[in-house]
Amino acid sequence: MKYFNKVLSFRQPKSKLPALLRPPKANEALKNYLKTHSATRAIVFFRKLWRQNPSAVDSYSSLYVLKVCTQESLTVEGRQLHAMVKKVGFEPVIFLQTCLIEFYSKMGDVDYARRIFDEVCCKNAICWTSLITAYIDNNMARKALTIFRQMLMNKIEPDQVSLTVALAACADLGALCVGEWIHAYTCRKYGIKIDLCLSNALIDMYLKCGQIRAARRLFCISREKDVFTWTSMIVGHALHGQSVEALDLFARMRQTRSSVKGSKPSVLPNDVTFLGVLMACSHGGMIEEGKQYYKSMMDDYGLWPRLPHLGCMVDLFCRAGLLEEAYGFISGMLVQPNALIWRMLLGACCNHGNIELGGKVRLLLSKLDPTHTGDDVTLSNMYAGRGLWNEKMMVRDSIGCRRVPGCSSIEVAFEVNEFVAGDNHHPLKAEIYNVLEHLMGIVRSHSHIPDASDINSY
DNA sequence: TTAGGGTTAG
Repeated sequence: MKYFNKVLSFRQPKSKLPALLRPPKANEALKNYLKTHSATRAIVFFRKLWRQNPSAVDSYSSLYVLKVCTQESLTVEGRQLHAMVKKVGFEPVIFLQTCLIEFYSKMGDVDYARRIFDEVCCKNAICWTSLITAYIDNNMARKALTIFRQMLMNKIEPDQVSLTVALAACADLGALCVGEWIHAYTCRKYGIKIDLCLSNALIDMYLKCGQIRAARRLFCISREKDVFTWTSMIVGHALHGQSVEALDLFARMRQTRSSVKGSKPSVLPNDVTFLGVLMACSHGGMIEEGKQYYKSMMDDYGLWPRLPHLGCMVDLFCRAGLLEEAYGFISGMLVQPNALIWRMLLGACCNHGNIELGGKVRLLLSKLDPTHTGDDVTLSNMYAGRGLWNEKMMVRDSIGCRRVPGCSSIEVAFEVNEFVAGDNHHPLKAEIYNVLEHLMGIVRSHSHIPDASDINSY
């Protein structure tokens, strides 16, 4: 606690605190302070409250400050506050515990978030949802789904929010079966209202799992659509090579109007929407349309292109074989192009047999990303395409021992009962591991790629 | 007076 005082004592608020301010008045004062001052000053205010009169601080005020620490990524201050919460005995307050799970997750310490979760006595749906979100935010979608299963096994009924985050995990993993199960659950379970977020999550899950028709069906029956709904569907069509459908949807989005006659569009596209539009143009070979949308994005909507938009434009030129135009576009970019952008052009040079430009781009890439041997392989393939075998061998030799051996992996999916999946001691689990071991034996022997017949013959 | 949610190139 000494450290808490020491670190935060370098800035003192100029205003004097009323003597012996107690909750809830102290909390009102803190909330007002949070609205009108910076996060750091609000924390200093909180500390002064606590130092002047410890009874002025309660779990409510601690929660307000912890939320600020989470929002502003104030790692040190958040940890100090956690220490204070422990010291004054607020730790068992579930609201604080839930917020601490989110805080540690945002700091990237998902293990500590899990520790907090384990300490919660009576875990409710919100608490479980926070842990599931923590794993998703830290790129551990598989773990997130495991927690979701455990939540069900612990007889905690999921609500709209827990189902929405579980769907995000399904979308990340391409776990269609679980996603469909959640969809069925939302329809049959009394009390679950499919709100806008849940509906959007369902559409996104179906799109990420390659079920574009199912996604479009849901999109069509959604009464309420916001920019997320439209954007998800536009991006989905674009990624599936359905450029006409994506652009048609974008045109319809721009025509959305509220019930007031002559009003402005009710849903405005954002920069992600334009990413979908530009992807649709590049995948559909629509050069002129792509250029127009790119211009409209800035002129009509005031949206400044980010690197992904610029990448889409480069992709648009490269796919059409307009290599010099792509080179000119990259060279004129106000944002520093990264290796991925240049690599896109290198790949196009290889596809279109432009060795001269390819060599120039390779030289630029060797300075940006010297360890990437794949660029040398692309260059050597370009030489091979022209029958320049000596040059090819020279480039291949220059790679030498820098080459990292390739590897590949396969995923074997089993459809098992939810309760078997979540129970590590279930007898069927051992049987599944035996089948997996059998399949791995086939992989190791290099005899053939295992398929369903190998499982049937086991 | 307090806690949890959705869209992004190659």
